[in-house]
Order: sequence, then C-alpha cells, then structure tokens
Amino acid sequence: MTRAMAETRRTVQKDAVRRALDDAAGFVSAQRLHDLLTGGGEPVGLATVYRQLGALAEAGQVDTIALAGERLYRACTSGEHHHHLVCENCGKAEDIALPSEDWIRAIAAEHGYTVAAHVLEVYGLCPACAALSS
Amino acid sequence: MTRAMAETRRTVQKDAVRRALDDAAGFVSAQRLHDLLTGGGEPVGLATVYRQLGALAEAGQVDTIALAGERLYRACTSGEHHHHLVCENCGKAEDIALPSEDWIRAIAAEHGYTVAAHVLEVYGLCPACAALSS
DNA sequence: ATGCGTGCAAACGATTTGCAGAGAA
DNA sequence: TTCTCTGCAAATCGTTTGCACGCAT
Repeated sequence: MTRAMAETRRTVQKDAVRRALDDAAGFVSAQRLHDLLTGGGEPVGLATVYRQLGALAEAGQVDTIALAGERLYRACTSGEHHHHLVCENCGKAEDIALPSEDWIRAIAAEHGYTVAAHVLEVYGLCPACAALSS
Repeated sequence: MTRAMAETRRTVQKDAVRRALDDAAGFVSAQRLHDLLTGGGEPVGLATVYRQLGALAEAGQVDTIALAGERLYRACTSGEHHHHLVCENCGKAEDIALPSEDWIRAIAAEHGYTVAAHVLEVYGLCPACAALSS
C-alpha cells in the first residue's frame, strides 16, 4: 500500500539556494541569486531557484518585497514579525520592529475592519550613502 | 523660429483615464482600469492607459503600490500623505492617517538612516465581508 | 500645418509550467 | 523501485516600445 503524503526531499540545490540567500546581505532578485549560484560553481537551474524561493516564501522563511517589475527575497532567520528599512541607493536593508502595532488594530477598528496583515517598508538612505550625497 | 518645450495636450483619453481612476474606490491595476474604460464605452488603448498611468505617477498625482507581479494605481486627489486599509475580500479601501509618524524617523535615526519615504498597507476584512464570513 | 498622443502589435523581462530524466529515500 | 526535484525550453503575464496616423493646438 502507498502512503499519501507530500514529502520534501533534501537536495544539493535546495541547500545551495538557502546558503546563497543567507550569504547575500540584503535583498536579492531571483535572477541575481541564480547568477551568484552559477558564478559560484553551483549550477542551479533558474526555474529551481524560483521554485525554492517560492517555497521558502510560502513557508515564511524568507522576506519578500515587491519592487517595480520584480520581487526581491531575503533570508529570514527568525520567523518573527518585523519590517524593513531599505536604502534607496545601495539596496541595503535593516530589520526594524515596531514599538507597538496596536494602533493599527485600533484605527482599523474605527473603520469596522478586522486586521489580517500589514506591510510596512521604509525607504531612505543608509549612513554611508547619506554621507556620499552630502 | 521654433519654441523648444515639452507640451502636454488635453485629450479625451487622458480625461477618461483620470476619471476612471477617480471612480475606482481602491487600487486598480492598469489592466483592470483598461477593462473598466473599454466596458464603460470609453475605448482607450491599453498602451495609452499605461502611458497615462506612468505620467500621472511621475507627476505625483497617483499613488502606486507594487504587488507581486503587477502595479496598482490609485487617484491621489490631494497631495496629502496617507495610507490604506484594504479589504482582502472585496478590494474596498479606506484612507487612514497615522496618529504620528515620528517613531518611523526615530527608529530610522537609530540605524543612522535618513527617511525619504515609507509605505504602509493594512490588509483585513471590511465590516460587510467580515459579517459574511461569520 | 505641426508634432504630440494614440492604437496596434511586436518586443521584452520576469516568473511559471509541462515534461522527461536524475537522484533521494 | 518509487516518486520528488531538477533542467530546459516553451508558455504566460504584465508592461514597454516602434511606427504610422489622427487630432489638438
């Protein structure tokens, strides 16, 4: 008899993608990740990168931000809820936590809404880039 | 002699796009806007919709949010800064204002960042949809 | 009359998917 | 062996662009 269960197998590619994602400090596009892997002697198919990224995102193990035309991914070591402070110039990103998110629920409640999720992205210049444009 | 100046002509399509955008309560994709226009007896080319949307966005007359795979636009009547409370079920959206956004700057400052802009979208269920799923 | 704006369709870039073969369990 | 995962390439999807014509000025 057969067991009906969706299993997830461990493969070289999976680890490679995961590792490359960890190595990349900030957010990277699927394509760029693919380049890094290929260039780094880890021949992983582009489709596989997309599939892994998609899986990881769904599993909540990576953060995703949608930029015009493409999606960027970033390793999310902890499953904790947090937001991002992204440098518009160099793309570097910092994780930031909100002091309190109660006001979100409060405002939503005023409108009769039930909050399911929220997205917050803060864009600006990191210290280094701010210094350059001085 | 000729005058060298980029002029902007008033056309039926421009007005149509602008109007359709105003009528749409929440965020709409370029494609959907095109459908609305076409369906509403305003035969506007899809390319034109994109061009207008792009122009309006650049002129700061519309808000834009990048969602996975597509961009959504929304009329920005006033140049005022505000955020959105979007119903995940029916797509309706409410404008919401933050009680204070100082904490954003404060947190950014802790990381040495200069804040240029920020995006906040809250997703949930509007009163009507919440009632249905009770 | 002049030249910007439009429409159509081809071009594009990012992401997804079908299918046959490779490898994990 | 069995069945998931990978690779490749073709297929999608949203968006952009080249070109010839119409219309606003």
